[in-house]
Amino acid sequence: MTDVSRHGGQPSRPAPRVRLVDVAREAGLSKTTVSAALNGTGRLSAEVREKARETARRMGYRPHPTARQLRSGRARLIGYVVGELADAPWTFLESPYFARLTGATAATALERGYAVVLLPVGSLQGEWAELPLDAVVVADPVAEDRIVDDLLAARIPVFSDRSVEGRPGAHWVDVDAGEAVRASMEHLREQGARRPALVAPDSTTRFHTAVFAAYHEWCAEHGVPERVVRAQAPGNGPVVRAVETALAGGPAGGEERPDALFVVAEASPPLVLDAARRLGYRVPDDLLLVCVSEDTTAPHTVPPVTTVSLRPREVAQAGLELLVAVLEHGRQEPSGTLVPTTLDVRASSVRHGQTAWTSRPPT
Amino acid sequence: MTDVSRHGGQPSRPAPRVRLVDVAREAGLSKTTVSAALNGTGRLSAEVREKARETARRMGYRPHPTARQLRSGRARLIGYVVGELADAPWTFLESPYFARLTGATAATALERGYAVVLLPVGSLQGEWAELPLDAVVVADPVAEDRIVDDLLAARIPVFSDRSVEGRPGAHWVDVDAGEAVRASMEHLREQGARRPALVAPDSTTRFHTAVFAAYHEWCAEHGVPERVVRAQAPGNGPVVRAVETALAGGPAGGEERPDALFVVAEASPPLVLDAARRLGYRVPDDLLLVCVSEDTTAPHTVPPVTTVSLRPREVAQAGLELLVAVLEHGRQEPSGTLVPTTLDVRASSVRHGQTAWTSRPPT
DNA sequence: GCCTTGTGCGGGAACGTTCCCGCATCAATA
DNA sequence: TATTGATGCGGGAACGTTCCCGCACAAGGC
Repeated sequence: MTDVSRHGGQPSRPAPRVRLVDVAREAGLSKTTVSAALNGTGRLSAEVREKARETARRMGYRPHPTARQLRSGRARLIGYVVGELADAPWTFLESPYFARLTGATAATALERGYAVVLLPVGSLQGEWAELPLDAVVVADPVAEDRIVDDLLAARIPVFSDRSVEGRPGAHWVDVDAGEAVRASMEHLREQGARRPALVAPDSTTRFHTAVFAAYHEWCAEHGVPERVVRAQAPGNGPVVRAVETALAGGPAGGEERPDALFVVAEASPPLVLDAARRLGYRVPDDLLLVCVSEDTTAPHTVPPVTTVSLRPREVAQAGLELLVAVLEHGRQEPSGTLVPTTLDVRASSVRHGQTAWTSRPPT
Repeated sequence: MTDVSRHGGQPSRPAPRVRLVDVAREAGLSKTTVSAALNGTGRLSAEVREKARETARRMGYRPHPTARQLRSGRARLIGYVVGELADAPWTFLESPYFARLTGATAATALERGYAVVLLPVGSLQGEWAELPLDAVVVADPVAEDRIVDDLLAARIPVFSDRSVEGRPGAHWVDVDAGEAVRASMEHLREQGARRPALVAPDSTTRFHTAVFAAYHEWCAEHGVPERVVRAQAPGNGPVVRAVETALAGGPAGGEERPDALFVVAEASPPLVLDAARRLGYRVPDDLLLVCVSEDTTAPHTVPPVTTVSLRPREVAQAGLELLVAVLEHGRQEPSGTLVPTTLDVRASSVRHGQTAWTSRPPT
């Protein structure tokens, strides 16, 4: 048997979509009336409204989203790009921070009636030109990327970090990087650290430049020599190597080894802990450890690792609040919000005899 | 000064979008001609075509995506839902497997000209009803969820795992769970394991039911008693507790302890290793360990952990190939593909004296 | 009984694009 | 010089919805 021979010889055509006019004709009403009935607008008698609704329900009517969009002018669709890790696109989802940021952005957006579409970095106009985007969220753009410029040129509102401050059409939400560094360094100093080292990625993100600046400033203020090692690439391998470099001591191995480590580059906490052990450190006795990380393993290691949370959920929520305000109420100012970070102190950064505390109450 | 007093007293209205007719009028042509010129269609003289293009470029014309969609009938937009972890929505992104699957889906889709929009589980029709979705990818649906039914009822093509096999409008790509289990168990047996235990999540996903079934069958075939511990919830905490339960021995503590562990529930490899150590096991001497995991920490632990990769990238690619075939060429069969898994053997599952190998050549 | 006000519903334009035609123009052929 | 055919371009409908209006009718005030 051939495939045209079933169902009366027709190859089962798609069965046309049921439109508003179809419902109207069936109910003996006009499309205007049915539209008003379904949308709850207009001046209609209760009977007609119910009649229209019942008919629509019975016929399985579903409004055509695209036609709606064309009328209303807005698609309730927002793009989402993360600018960091541009050379290895999409790996950002493997970072716990961006995974949370992405999930929280999508969730918050949906609550507000917007859908989130995932886009690649690299400012490939071709990708998003076809999409009816009401706005684009650009998470942590790198200095070299032209994506923000391209979007603004296309008159698409941009929501990003503080690096876009002051540009018309661009709005920002950012994490308080300076405060995060100062709080962490202060905590380490209080716990007795005298030679704190910093491991951070070699990145042009505003967050990371702010981290370097704040660390530099803090060291200068406290007369502490800077010990900075930049991870040459993202991922556990390169970051662990950077940690090993930082913990090995000075370039010639002659300097005193650090007694505290502040890891801003994302790495798995247990792996950082292992690296310290391999180099002969006991944590926290010989080395106080603080990681900027959203990794869920941090509380489960031995000892548990103190972390700084960048609050991706709150960043996403603040960003979307701003987005909704701008898009729906035409607000232009204030264009920025600063989200505070959280220091979750655990055993890895607490000298013996001290007791761990956290900046938010345990739930 | 008030904010109405700048730029000539006008509050700087949005500046209307430049449309096709605007370009046509400016160029002294018709919209039909300009449209044909820009799309490379129709019969036009070289001069007119260039004139239209130049004018469009000069005026910064950008076609209205929604209007295009309305004409063409398709939005080139596909929804993406992951059904597992439905009670804690969006946490799926924190799982390395789903993070990779999501990224690969988005990337492959974009290459094929489709954009991916992130959707929540729970089959809340309200969320996606407003969206012009050409299709929806439902990753690992749980048995209880009605999302697949709802989508099919709305005549939206569904791409999911094998659990949707045979349903009209639904297509599937799946991972070869049975083969993954058999290969892992066989590997453990070859390395001397006699009392292999299984830790897997308490989930109704097709993948996990297939894992339980294959393990059950393998044990029966080889006359090995089953040792199964189900993790009561996702996340490192519950899974590590399940690992501890499995390694502690029988319910009364009277049985012999396992000599091999097959962890299918997603957990951080270093944490699993730590748990084994805490219970007095040396890996691989006392315990052979294999984890089903895409976690990037696995090669960096001491010893490195043998993993089974479920090949999220390949699953995503196969799925999108199928999607494009169905959507663009109207193909209906074959509706399914099975993607093989990979066993990356590392030191954690190799007895001393043996040398590690991997099922794909090192790159 | 006339003018006003309010109610209930429908006609038709508009959103911006694509695409089917049809109308010119012009060269080639009878 | 008429007929054909190809070429170059434009008019207008269509996609499916929302929303501005206008019309018919009823009720109320003078």
